[in-house]
Amino acid sequence: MTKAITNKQRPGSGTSRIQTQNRQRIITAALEVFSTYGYRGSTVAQIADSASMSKANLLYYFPTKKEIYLSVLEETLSEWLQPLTQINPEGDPADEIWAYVKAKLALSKSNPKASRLFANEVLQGAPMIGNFLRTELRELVSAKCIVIQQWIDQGKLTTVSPMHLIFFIWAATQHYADFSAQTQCLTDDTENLFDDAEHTLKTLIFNGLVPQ
Amino acid sequence: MTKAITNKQRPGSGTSRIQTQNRQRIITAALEVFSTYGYRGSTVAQIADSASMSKANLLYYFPTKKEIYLSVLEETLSEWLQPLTQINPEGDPADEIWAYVKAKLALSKSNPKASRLFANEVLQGAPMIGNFLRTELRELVSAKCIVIQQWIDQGKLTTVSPMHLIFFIWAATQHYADFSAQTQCLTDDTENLFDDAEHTLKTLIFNGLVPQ
Amino acid sequence: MTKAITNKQRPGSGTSRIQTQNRQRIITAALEVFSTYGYRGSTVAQIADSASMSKANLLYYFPTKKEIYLSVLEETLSEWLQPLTQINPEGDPADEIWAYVKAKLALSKSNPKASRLFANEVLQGAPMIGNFLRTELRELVSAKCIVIQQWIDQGKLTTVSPMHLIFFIWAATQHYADFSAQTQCLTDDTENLFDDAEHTLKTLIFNGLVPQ
Amino acid sequence: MTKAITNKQRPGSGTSRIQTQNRQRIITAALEVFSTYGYRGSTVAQIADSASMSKANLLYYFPTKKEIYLSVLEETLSEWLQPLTQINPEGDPADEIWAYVKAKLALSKSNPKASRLFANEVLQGAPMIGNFLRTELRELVSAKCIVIQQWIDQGKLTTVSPMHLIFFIWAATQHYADFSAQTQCLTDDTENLFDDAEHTLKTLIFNGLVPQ
DNA sequence: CATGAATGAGCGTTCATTCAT
DNA sequence: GATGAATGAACGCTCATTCAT
Repeated sequence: MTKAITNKQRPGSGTSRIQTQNRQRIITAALEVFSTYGYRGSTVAQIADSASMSKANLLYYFPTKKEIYLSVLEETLSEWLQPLTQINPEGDPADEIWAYVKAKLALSKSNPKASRLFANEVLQGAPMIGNFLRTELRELVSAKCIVIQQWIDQGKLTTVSPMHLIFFIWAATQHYADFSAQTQCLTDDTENLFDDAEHTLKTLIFNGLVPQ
Repeated sequence: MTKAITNKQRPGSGTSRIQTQNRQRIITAALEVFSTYGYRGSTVAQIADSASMSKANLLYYFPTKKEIYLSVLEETLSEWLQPLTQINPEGDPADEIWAYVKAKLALSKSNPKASRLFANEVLQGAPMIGNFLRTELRELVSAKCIVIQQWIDQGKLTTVSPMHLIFFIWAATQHYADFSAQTQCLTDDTENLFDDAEHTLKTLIFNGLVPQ
Repeated sequence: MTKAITNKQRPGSGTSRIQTQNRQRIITAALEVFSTYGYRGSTVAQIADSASMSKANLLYYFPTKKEIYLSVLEETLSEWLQPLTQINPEGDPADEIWAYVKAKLALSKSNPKASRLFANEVLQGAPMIGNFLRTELRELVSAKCIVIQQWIDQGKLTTVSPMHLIFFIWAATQHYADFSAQTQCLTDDTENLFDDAEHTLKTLIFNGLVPQ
Repeated sequence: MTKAITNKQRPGSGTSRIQTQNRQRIITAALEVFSTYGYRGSTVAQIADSASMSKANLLYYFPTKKEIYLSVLEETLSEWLQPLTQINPEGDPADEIWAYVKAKLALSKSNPKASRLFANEVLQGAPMIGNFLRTELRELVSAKCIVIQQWIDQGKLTTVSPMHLIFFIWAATQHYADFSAQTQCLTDDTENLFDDAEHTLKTLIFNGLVPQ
């Protein structure tokens, strides 16, 4: 009310060693928690606990729960999208796509929490990254769809919808991160889970299911 | 079926018409809410509002939030798994599998909330249906894996891991329900979304991506 | 975020007996607390305690601290301004003004908390009622200033600024409510405080301080 | 003087120039903040910001919020009461009293924050300066009341209660500082506000309202 | 059956104060 | 002297649940 009351007491813009450390500690803990419970289902206390830090101290670094969430999303997004940017229009189509699938699978294995973080966000309607999806991601994906379409036009790939091909790859690879609770319950050989998945994916995508 | 979840007797005698009606109204509202926000992110008040009912009355029918959640899960699970049970060992393998894919895609289109409900639950570690996954679902899936393996052994299908084939189909079809917030942002032709998806899926699964 | 989450569970618009009672109980307690500590210095817990009610129940009747505050202000304002509206242009000027002074003094005695509530609000910059002051109060006061000016023009009152005369009366009468902590410390005869004040005020206003 | 408030020794030896400077900086900032929001409504962070100083450093000079508050009160009180001490028993009664009124009005104009500081404190029951009011201020006021009473006894002033005359002067003059938020809203000619007030006050106090 | 009223526990956030450097 | 970092206690408010009618 009335004029704004200026009383924020936050870390300065200079980034000291301890500050960078703690911010990273928080981001890591927050990824852990948010990826499991989603934004609304997570509590600041959980994150603070997970970071072995008091709530008050955590909020000294990030003023609100929302800011933590956005920071985690931002931190994770670039890593998560990196493989897509790597698709090389000059490369061999099959090689490029297969490299993409493998990279996404590897990411699902190495950083499943990042996948779950986005899964939760998108599942709940993408309230925070909706705008990003509509602008930056859309541009990136569109560009790659054009590349794929050119490959198809050159007869190097079977005629499919490039967009749905991408959806398809996302779904198939991220599934192992997002729904690992389920795959773990249904699979015996969890040791070789990702290898088996990779092998099966290769067959399906490149050979199809029915012997020719 | 799927009794592993609530372990409750269906109310036998003493279940009036209005009771059944109201329980259904609650289940519907709860599916709406839980599928969007997940268990912890949803509130009883939201569900009560969505069911045009007072919180107190809602809790007369289901004593706790957890009970509502479990009931929705149970109610929805059987519908969601039904297509899988329909795979006919006596049928033509390609036809059977394609019928399954189509049925799952149709369900994703007609009842995306059910898909999101499970997605949320599993994404968050399947805290409630973990036991169900480990027992009933596992049995069902194992049985179908055996069928598929037989088809492979008979040379009617390319050699793939049946389990991963199923994961693959789940991922590819449910993706359009679970992540519709994203697909909507990236697609122009949302009208024909599911038709395009179906067509692309068919090509990929049965022809593969590279022209032979 | 995203679409508004509707989950308010508030008393209906129908005003039951218990509801009216409790609202009144809260308003009374809130006047007590706000008049002493001001808006920012008061806590919901204090008000709840003062109303012998749990915080949660209090917030069942008034959704926010601000709403309570505004309700108390509104409830109190009309009573507080009532004497001013009573000044009768047709009456005898001295009688009318003296009646006003007496009424304000009586109100200071009977309801000092109301006076302190406004005093705190205005002292802190009138963040909530600033708009009211600039519009409704200004109109009311302007109208009365015109009346007083006419009396002056008719030679029935000494030439003074009507506006400042009103400020003067407000100050002198409300002082006994607003600063009673001080007057109590400095006065022995607190019994006859208001009578003495009235007598002195009458002399000062109508006779002046220096014997003629 | 006014030692009843903090009961602290002025730092003797060991008080560097920078210390004194910073203490003053803090006092100034604290007056700014406390006078607007009152004790409980003000925060240490606000004061630190206003003093362009870190909270920790501020609390190096004054160990607690309460100490700051008491120091501001003490610092300000003497200035605020100074005019009253100036009333000269040997002078002409009307002149002396009018000089007092003018001095108080001038102070209201030049240092309204001091007035608001006390207003907030007294309004909230004088929790900190209650003792001072009951002892030192009471003595000072009593002495002046005796003087005024003598003037009355000598027939130099109309018979009024000296104490209430003083209250009256306090109220009328401090009103323009304490409730400036209101006077600003109701007055057009804010330029000449204090001149108009002074003129009206002079008329009222010395001539009375009704033409003789 | 149905609901308005009530609450303890917990939520995200702020605050006065302390500590280490 | 000065400050960034840290925290327990409390704040305004929400939530799942209970109670009385």
